[in-house]
Order: sequence, then structure tokens, then C-alpha cells
Amino acid sequence: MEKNLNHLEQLRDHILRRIPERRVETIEDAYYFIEEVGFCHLMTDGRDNMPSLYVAVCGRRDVRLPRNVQSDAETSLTWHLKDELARLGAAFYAKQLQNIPTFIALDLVPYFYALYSCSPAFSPQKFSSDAIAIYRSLRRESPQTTAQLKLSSGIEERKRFDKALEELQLAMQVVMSEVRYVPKFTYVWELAAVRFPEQLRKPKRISRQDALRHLITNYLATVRYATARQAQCLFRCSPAETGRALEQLESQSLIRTFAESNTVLLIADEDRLPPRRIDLEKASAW
DNA sequence: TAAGGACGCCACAGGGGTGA
DNA sequence: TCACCCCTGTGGCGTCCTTA
Repeated sequence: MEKNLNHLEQLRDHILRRIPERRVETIEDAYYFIEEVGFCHLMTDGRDNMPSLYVAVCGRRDVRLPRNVQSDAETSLTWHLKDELARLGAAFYAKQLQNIPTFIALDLVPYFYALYSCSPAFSPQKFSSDAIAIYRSLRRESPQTTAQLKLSSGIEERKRFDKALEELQLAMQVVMSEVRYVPKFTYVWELAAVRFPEQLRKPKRISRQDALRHLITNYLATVRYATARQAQCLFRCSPAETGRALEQLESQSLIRTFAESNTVLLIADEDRLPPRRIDLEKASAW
């Protein structure tokens, strides 16, 4: 098993760009990286078993976020790439996984939307009054800067505003579409349906269970192995839902499972579940 | 009045504390 | 053990305040 895991770690080095020759240096590299992995965290060090743009920028395994993040070249480049990717709309930027800033490749957005979307317009009882106020304000006018949105929604208190915005981001209703540094640092917010109309039109045809199965398949194709608990926590789904998805993947021989003490290990089949491939025709459009 | 310092605004990750 | 909350430190810019 140990030998097998070493082999999988080497595969990960290639896929997650933890080797110098594959490190992300340009906006094109960053776009291709997200297309290859499907979805990734922004600024994590990879210990959470998730692809990370920051790790890909560093191009090595042993990554630790420095204390002085703003004066660090690798961190600055990652932030710059985040700003550019969001501005170009090359990937969906949200706090979708574990409440951590995440980039999602556009082809996977409908699956995330099928799993998490919930609109205040149709389910107002699920949202706080602050979230509904922000959503309505953006329906009247989108996009808006943070300051404009605070004013127009009537929620000036930062803590309340951040919490409400987080609700809407988790429900994939609002996205950050731009970062402005002058005259004042601010984010620009936009309705997700306006920013990504094509991706958010489709999901009604995808069931929640199908979406979860598709996303776990994508996850394991990228990281090659994970524990069942990691897969469950990542997508914030119940053990029963995750269990059903994993059973289906195992019955299709896409993954193999191993039980060790209290841990269930999931390993992607090398032949039946290869890593994602980039759609070069689509990618060249960017 | 000019120069320099202090502070606030922003989002982010990490760490510590707390409660289930 | 885990999830959640709160606080801290971070840079660049504008604004306000203090000092010479």
C-alpha cells in the first residue's frame, strides 16, 4: 500500500503542478491549471488534500504560507492571478468548498449549481433578511462595488454585510467579478446569473445525486486518492448521500475502496478514471 | 502651511478560544 | 474531535490629525 501511495503522490505532483517545470507563472498557466484540476482552492498549502492555485504557483510540495503575505512574491502572484481570472470570467470564483475561496472550471459550474444553488427569489425563508436585501439590490443594479452595495442594501455594518454576502455566495447567487485598487481598494459584486448565464441556465436537468457523483468523480480523478470523510466534508453532503455516490462509482469500477482501522480510503482506477483533459478548442478561445 | 504620522478601508489565512 | 466564531496581521491608498 505504501508503495502504491508513493506512486499516487508522484502522479499528484504532476497534476497539482507541485514540480518546478509545471509551475503556474502566467494567467494562461492558471487558466489551464483550473481546467486540468476542475476546481481548486486559492491560497491553501495543500494539506487539505485539495488542489491549490498557490501551491501550483510555488511549484513544489512543501508549501507554507509566509507570515508577511503581501511582501511574498509567490503570494502576490497568486493574488494577481485571482484578480485576473475573476475579471476575465475564466473561472467561477466563490467560497464553495469548505467555505474557502475556490475556483471552479466553467464546465463544472452547472454541477455545483445543481448541488448548492438556492435563490432568495424562490426560497426566501432560507435566507436572512440581510441576504435578501443585498440580492434585491443587485437585481435592481448589477454590478456594484462593496461600498455601493452596502449603501443600496442599507446594511452598512461590516460583519452583517459580510455574513449576508457569504450566504449568497454559498448559494451561488452572487459572485465577485472584479477587484479595484484605486482610488480605493474594493471588490465588485455581480449576480451569478448575469455573470455566467450559459453555465447557470442548464442545471435544472441535473439531479442533486448526479451532481454529487460527478463532482466526487472529478475530485478523485484529480487528487487520485482521498478518504471517504474528506470527500464528504468537501462537498458538505450527508454521509448517506456521499455513501450512495461512492457505491455507484465503485460499482462502475471507477474507484477502489480500502478500509484501514476507522478510515475508508478511496483510490481512483488508473485506467477507468484518468485525470481531466483540457478541451483545447474551448481553451484556445480564452 | 507643509510635512509626516496615524488610522481606516478592504479580503484573506492562520491561530486561539469555545461549545457541542 | 470537530465546527464555528473572533481576532490579528498584512499592503496600498486616501483621509484626517498632529507637529514643527
